[in-house]
Amino acid sequence: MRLNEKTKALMANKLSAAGLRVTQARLALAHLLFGQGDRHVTADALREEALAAGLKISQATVYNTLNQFHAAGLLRQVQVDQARSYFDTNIDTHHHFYVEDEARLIDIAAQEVDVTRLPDSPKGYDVDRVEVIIRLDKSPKA
Amino acid sequence: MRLNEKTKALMANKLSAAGLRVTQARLALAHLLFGQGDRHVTADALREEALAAGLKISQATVYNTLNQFHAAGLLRQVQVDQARSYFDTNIDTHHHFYVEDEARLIDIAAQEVDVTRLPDSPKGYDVDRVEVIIRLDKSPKA
DNA sequence: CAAATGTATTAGAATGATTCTAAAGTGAAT
DNA sequence: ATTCACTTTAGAATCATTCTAATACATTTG
Repeated sequence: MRLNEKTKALMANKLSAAGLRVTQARLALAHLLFGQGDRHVTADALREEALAAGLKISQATVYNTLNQFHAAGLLRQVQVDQARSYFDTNIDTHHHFYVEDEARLIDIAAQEVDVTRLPDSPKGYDVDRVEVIIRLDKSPKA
Repeated sequence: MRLNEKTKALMANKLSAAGLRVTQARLALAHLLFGQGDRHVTADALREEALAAGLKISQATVYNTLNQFHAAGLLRQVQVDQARSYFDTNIDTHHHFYVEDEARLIDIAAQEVDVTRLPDSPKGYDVDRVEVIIRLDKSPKA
């Protein structure tokens, strides 16, 4: 895998800013994750992508790294399917379409959805995040 | 476990109406699930409840039955936690609070939430369901 | 710039939820 | 009662994820 110097510096910056040590594995995964716009990846998909790119990286490292990036606030974890976790490189407030048949997530910008009224939280609890998930089906054929 | 005749008849009805054969296991689990207001259960929690109630039932049957009830529209499956599935006996349109620290779901009636604008679905797809999940944290101690 | 220190990475085992298998049981229809 | 299809079962299998404890690497120190 070739990281051009510019991207590499950007990613190294991102990692440092997040308080993470800059290592080969993290740089390479950051490049895959953050070098191409907003993405939704599963651990396994990222692993395959890394291998396809010629990286030598273990599945454990992929999991560790995704969890560290998530803990550091670089990724958001999305739970829409009981079978696996998705990691979303878009950490701004936003929502999702989920195509169950294709196990595919699609971002919805925050301003595309208006939630104009919410109930009060139970006493002793605060709202961490409001998620809107629109589950989609394939339209019937005419 | 004692099922009073009235509840038993109700549950048998519910099963038949859903196109499911009325069996011992299904009757007993239906009684636990639907005999006490709206509930959110995990497969494991339901198993323990069944055993505590003196039922002799295998974990496989609990899973099979939950999946059948779900497929038959008697239960709704809620994915808020990657570790396990919740089954919700409330199948009307509604939403959820989720207390992550306690792995606990709380129903929100549909009329407590106003979603006044949604984006168009991608071409070729229809909305199956809109879910709003409000993730809660414990309030800091004053 | 080499040794020391602490953090990362690894392969492989372990875990935990869920599903599968194939054998034995039960409900419904004759 | 007999048959036939559907259920239930124990236990094995699967799959995503986490853990372990050994090796490698990044950073600090001398």
